[in-house]
Amino acid sequence: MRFSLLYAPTLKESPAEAEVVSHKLLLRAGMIRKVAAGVYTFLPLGYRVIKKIERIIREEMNRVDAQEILMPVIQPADVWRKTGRWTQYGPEMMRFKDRHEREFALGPTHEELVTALVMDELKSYRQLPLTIYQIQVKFRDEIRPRFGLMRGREFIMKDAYSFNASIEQLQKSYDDMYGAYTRIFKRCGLDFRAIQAATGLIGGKVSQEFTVLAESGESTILYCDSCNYAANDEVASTRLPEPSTEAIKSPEVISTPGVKSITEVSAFLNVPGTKIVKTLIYKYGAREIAAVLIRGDRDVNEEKLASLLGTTDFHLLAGMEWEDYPELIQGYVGPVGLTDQVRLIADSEISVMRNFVVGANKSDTHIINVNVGEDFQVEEWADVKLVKAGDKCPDCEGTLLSTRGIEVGQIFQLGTKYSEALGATFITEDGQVKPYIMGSYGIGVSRTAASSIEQNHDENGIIWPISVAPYEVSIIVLNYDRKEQKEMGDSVYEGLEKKGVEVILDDRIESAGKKFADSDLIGFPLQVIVGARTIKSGNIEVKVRATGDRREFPLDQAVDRIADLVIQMHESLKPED
RNA sequence: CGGGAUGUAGCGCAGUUUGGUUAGCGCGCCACGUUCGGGACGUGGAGGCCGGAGGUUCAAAUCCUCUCAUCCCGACCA
Repeated sequence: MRFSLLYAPTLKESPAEAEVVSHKLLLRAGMIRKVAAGVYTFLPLGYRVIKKIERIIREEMNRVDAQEILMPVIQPADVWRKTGRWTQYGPEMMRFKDRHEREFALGPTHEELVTALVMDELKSYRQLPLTIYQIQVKFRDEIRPRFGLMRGREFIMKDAYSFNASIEQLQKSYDDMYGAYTRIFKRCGLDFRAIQAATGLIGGKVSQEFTVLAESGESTILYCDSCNYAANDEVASTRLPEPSTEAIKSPEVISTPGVKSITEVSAFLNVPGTKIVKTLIYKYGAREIAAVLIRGDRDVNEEKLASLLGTTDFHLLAGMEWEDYPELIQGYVGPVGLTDQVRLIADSEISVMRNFVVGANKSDTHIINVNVGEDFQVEEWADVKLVKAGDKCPDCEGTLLSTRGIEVGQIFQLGTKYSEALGATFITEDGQVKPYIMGSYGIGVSRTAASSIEQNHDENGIIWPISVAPYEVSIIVLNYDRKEQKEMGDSVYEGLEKKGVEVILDDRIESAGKKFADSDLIGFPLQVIVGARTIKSGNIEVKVRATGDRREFPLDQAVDRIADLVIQMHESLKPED
């Protein structure tokens, strides 16, 4: 491709709307343009990157015998009603009616549709397992799209679904996907980790996220400093401290006028937060109330609480709502003598504490030296705490550290949630009728492109790994209007094209600086420079974008050497088998 | 949806507080000339319903009302 013909409007300054580096650089490098909030057009260079990523995904999916299909963007309400998600999904699902007043949605995901698709044909265990996938546009009407491609409303996603006859078979499909994902992200040149993840609305039990490590990421990841434990903070757990060996003391009621918050209690009674138990009142479902006990210095992890309560419809009791529960005294609620109208949930960590402070369910009063089993009973223990850096690793003696990450893929063992809801069954070897056991596996394709930039850039622009770069080589002819340079540039260009190298020939009549700057900005992995100096020396200069290394090749070998370099760079991204 | 902010040329911005000729600047764009290995220089040009609608006024980018859009922080999420 000749740069003079390429539609790649580069920008010297980044548009004010862009905040994160990937968004800025995608705009500046002429790869995307915004159409509406969270909705973008991919320009030729940007779309080539997307296609590169898609191709890697296809190759790895096909490698584990997943089969590609293409489902529609729009989906009828019907199939969503059967699984209950038509009401569950909320306003994030963009809904509309056709001219006959039939209800549809833009597909935010395709579990329902794909299950409905196969249930008519997959009738026997002999036909299982089956894994199918598609690369399709998804639409989620995000409350707040942001960060360019990182959180768009319309985005490109690869989604795969496995249909299995047994847990063992599901595990195999899941493991295959795990392997494929590992290869995919390795091939894309990303620094990533597979971590334990929350399952959220999709359902299911076992799930892992593939997360690209980057400071601009939206998830917080906790990982162990000595073993390979790594988890999203939504699900991260921690090893409980050793049980306290203090002798049990008798509880004592203490007047604490105006002292409500943990900070105040801690200062007033001169005890650390770790010796206080706070009682948080949550309202959930229609009108049910839960009291959550947690160590004073901790925060509740609302993801964990959601799966415990079985709903995301809950919130801390707030403002006027307190008036509906006169027996609960705001700021002084505690487990001792708590009304049994309230569901009491205790974080597991409370079980190792002794002689702690709690609210007394009476204004301006706390109780000290309280103990579980002595002064109140707990029937429901759970892990509802937000784990943070410095906590102990749940798997070993190590300590957890935290970092930020961008979730680019997630794999789930769904189980039978969708197959049961839709009545999607098969006949087992011994004649029983059973719902498929399913897995679901997603990759955010456009987000993967953005996260690659988050991880690979410098002050001059993007540094694409060669596997996803829009072109592998750019040839910068400094003075294309001079015959010798034009001829030399053309011949290298043609030579490389003949060898199958993806190459851009910068034949524009522009200043040298502009051409270098554009090439750096767009992030072509290799720059071949043809100028007066080249003509004089008979050597062609090649710059490696990532490292800035410059090499010189004699003119007659240039094409071969450059092509070799390209191959070499690809090799370095190959996963080991 | 709550909080904050912004809409002026393709991009980045000034002008709005205190209403007053033809609405400016930088980059980019076009023409010519000079330059020619890291976003060159000179000269000349083109390009604006000042987000939209309504109002106040002799007069509105500037004041008022409504509206639309975009961005940031939060609740939601690949």
